[in-house]
Amino acid sequence: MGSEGGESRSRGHRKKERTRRQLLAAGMRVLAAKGQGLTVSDVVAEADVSNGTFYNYFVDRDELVEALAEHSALSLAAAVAQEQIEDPARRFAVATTRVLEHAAADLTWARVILRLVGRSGSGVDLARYLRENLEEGAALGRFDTGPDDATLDQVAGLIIMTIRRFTEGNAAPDASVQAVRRGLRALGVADDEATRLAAEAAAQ
Amino acid sequence: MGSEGGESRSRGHRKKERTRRQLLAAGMRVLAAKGQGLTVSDVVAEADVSNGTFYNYFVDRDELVEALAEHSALSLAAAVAQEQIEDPARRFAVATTRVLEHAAADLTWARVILRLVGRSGSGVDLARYLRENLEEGAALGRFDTGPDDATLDQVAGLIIMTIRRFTEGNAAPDASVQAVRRGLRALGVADDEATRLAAEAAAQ
DNA sequence: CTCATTATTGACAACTTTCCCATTTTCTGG
DNA sequence: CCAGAAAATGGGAAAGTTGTCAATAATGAG
Repeated sequence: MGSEGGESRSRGHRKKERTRRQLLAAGMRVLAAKGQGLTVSDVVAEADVSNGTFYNYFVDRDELVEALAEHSALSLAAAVAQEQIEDPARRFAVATTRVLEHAAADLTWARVILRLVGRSGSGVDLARYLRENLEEGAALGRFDTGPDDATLDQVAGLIIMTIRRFTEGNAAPDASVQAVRRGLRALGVADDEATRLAAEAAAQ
Repeated sequence: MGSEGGESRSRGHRKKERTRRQLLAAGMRVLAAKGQGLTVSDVVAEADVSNGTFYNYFVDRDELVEALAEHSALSLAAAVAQEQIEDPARRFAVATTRVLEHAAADLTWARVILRLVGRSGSGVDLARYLRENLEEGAALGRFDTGPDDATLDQVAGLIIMTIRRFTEGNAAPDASVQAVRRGLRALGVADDEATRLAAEAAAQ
């Protein structure tokens, strides 16, 4: 997760971390083709390595899926970070809108994210961006609540459940906007401003 | 899922649904003994039916686990319903507290509930209790918001994420109380009253 | 070139899930 | 109440997956 392979060649002969990239790339292709029902057999065939090799890089099948989801979620977060949005409330609105729209557009991705919830140890980095955002918003007095566990849970839970609604096919047309508005409200942003920010973020 | 055996004898005599009960009962015993790592082989051996028979009743292993979790969650909900608590706000506080305390005390159960989130079609009946409660609270003017999707998601999400914190072992000692307080606040209950109700429910 | 280290392999055992067919159960019309 | 048809169920073998392991190959430092 956190430790990318950069320093691993400190002494040993780890040139073959290329295999990991092969597996991830193959995993991406198989996931696109077969959805959440991908098998290790598929991936190793696509990556042209043997079965046992897979388990040198991932403890089990789910860890690959998790890595793929995390990669794609992080690039989403990075894209928002690059926009240099000053106001934490607006940044929250934009980032959340992006995530929800991405989920709505790619249900396979949405299902993978949901499975991450039921998996131990994962999702840590995903919540990090949210937490940082809340910290900054609280520091600037933009939100009326600190980044305590309960606030984080409330907002993250709302996002998760909205994504779930997409996968179940029973999301209202304005589900994303409503969720963003609710999220802002939970953080202490006034109702009219929350409504405005949510609408703006959706309009981009 | 939703259709328990009740109406099946309305017309036809489906007596062989007894096998399903055998499997569920066996599943319950195996789950208690081996935790989430139960295998279909274990269950069919315990239920004394053959391997293939299992798949006449459940599409896969997870569906059995899901059915077991749902059953136990519903009995929790039914227990609260029997207490005839008048005030919807107080009923919400008690029910939510029960669920969270149960999750904290039985991490295997908690993990299974979390896995339900990532599974399609599940959790419908669980959300029903919550929805009914919110409907009544809104009708009585006890909550300031109707039982719309976003409200439901916000509250359900908070509960889910709090359960997740238990399984991850990083829940604050007062996580349950805080979650209940937050839930009530999200429904429009005033802060001081939410705090009081949450504390009362925890004290029982 | 040699050798310790590390990656890769393929076989395997344990499971899961599918398949097909014999039996049993349910339904229907005399 | 009774055939006999239609549908559901049970059984067990076959097919497919997962994760492990001992053996083998590849790699790069010295």
